[in-house]
Amino acid sequence: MGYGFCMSTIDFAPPPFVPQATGKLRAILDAAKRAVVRDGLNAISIDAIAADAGVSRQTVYNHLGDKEQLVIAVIRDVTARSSASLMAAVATFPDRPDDVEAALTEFAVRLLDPCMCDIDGRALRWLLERESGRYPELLQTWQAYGPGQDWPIIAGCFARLAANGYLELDDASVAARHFVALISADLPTAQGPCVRPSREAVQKAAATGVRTFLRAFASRQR
Amino acid sequence: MGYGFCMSTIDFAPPPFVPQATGKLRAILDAAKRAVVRDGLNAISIDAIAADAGVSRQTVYNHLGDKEQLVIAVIRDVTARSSASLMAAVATFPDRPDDVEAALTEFAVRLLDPCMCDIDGRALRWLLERESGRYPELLQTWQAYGPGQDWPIIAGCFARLAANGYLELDDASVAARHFVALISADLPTAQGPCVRPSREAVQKAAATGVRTFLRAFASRQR
DNA sequence: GTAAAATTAGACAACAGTGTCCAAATTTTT
DNA sequence: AAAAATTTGGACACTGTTGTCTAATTTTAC
Repeated sequence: MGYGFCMSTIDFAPPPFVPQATGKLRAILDAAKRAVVRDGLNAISIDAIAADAGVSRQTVYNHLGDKEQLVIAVIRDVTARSSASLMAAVATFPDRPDDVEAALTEFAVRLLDPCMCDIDGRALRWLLERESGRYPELLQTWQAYGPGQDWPIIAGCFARLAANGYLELDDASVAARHFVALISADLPTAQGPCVRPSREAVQKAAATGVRTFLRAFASRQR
Repeated sequence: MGYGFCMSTIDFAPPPFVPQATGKLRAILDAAKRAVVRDGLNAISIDAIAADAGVSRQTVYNHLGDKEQLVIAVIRDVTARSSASLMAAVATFPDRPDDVEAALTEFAVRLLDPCMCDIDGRALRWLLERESGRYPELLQTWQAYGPGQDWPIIAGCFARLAANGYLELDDASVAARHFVALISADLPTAQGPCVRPSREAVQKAAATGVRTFLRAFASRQR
């Protein structure tokens, strides 16, 4: 089956090449992130980012040097932070829950709310969908260090739950993708990635998605 | 239940306010569409669009008058064409199939391949996700004439299939959303919206998604 | 074939953004 | 308190884009 990995082998250390930015640099990266999510990689303006960050334009050039390097820094920052929050959520995957539906719903909320809905997750998804063709750096970073690595891990979680008798799965990686697709299906996306869904909306989407997921994959012997 | 509509009542006429563009205008709109999908609404250049359309810049201004109006024209065009192709696919929803799984898989392919994957569908999804906040015209047009209207229709299709005894549904609109989410889940999106998935990939994604869908919703008495 | 309409190429001013330089001001460190 | 590092604001040349205008050319309609 290929999913027989152990949770404790996961390396939770953040990717080494992304120093935790603080101070002005942090403000610049956050502002740049907002700008990218709002306007796209091609339409961002250094002036606007500097103004949004409450910093002079020269400071941006001092820290990042170049628009290209600014973009790369944003990509790395978003990837690292998003991966870290995803790892944190995955670490809470239920092992032997009393109530599978409740446990999976809570896990879905933990996955959706801080990971898919926060600024980093939205920015990353946006970037991957839109810019992976133009910035090879992006896809490379994602595959090497980011949540791209985490998908097999999520699949492993479901395989474990199946091995414990809670689920009946043919293919754990399909189940993992369908799980995420189902809990995301009911999130209101029409408002655009700039608007964070409410907690209630997330809760409802998770519950509805998990119910369908379990209709498909719950073990019948329980 | 509220889904008791009849197929023959659907108005297949295209929205009245979008004349079928031909000739140079068609070329301009197509080029603009490609540019928007590739670069975003903020980053498009009239010069580049004109060059891509094989047309002089002045002709763009003659036809559309303004960048703002160009964007609005693209939105209307994309919405109308996407809605038309979605309607055409929905009209082929299976009624009393011998093999539900095969019939739904074929329908899923018809839904995915021309509707979600063609340039209009991708452009529309892209626009909705990204620009609905800034261009109220977009959300308005979508809700009034576009595929936004079609969701209840798809839900009605599933309700009918359930009424015919093929499915067991609590909520047909949830089932419709989950159906689309599942058949879309396995499409390779990491390549970005500029790359159209291969026919085989679409076929595989549809089959996998439908299998899970039927695990959840297939009637057990058949 | 001729008149009308559409299209083209090119020039043009106005504007916005980039990236650099520098001197003054501010903050941090010693 | 002095020294060092960082930040600021403004000026600058440069580039690319917009939208307008013109005269010449091509296409279409009669």
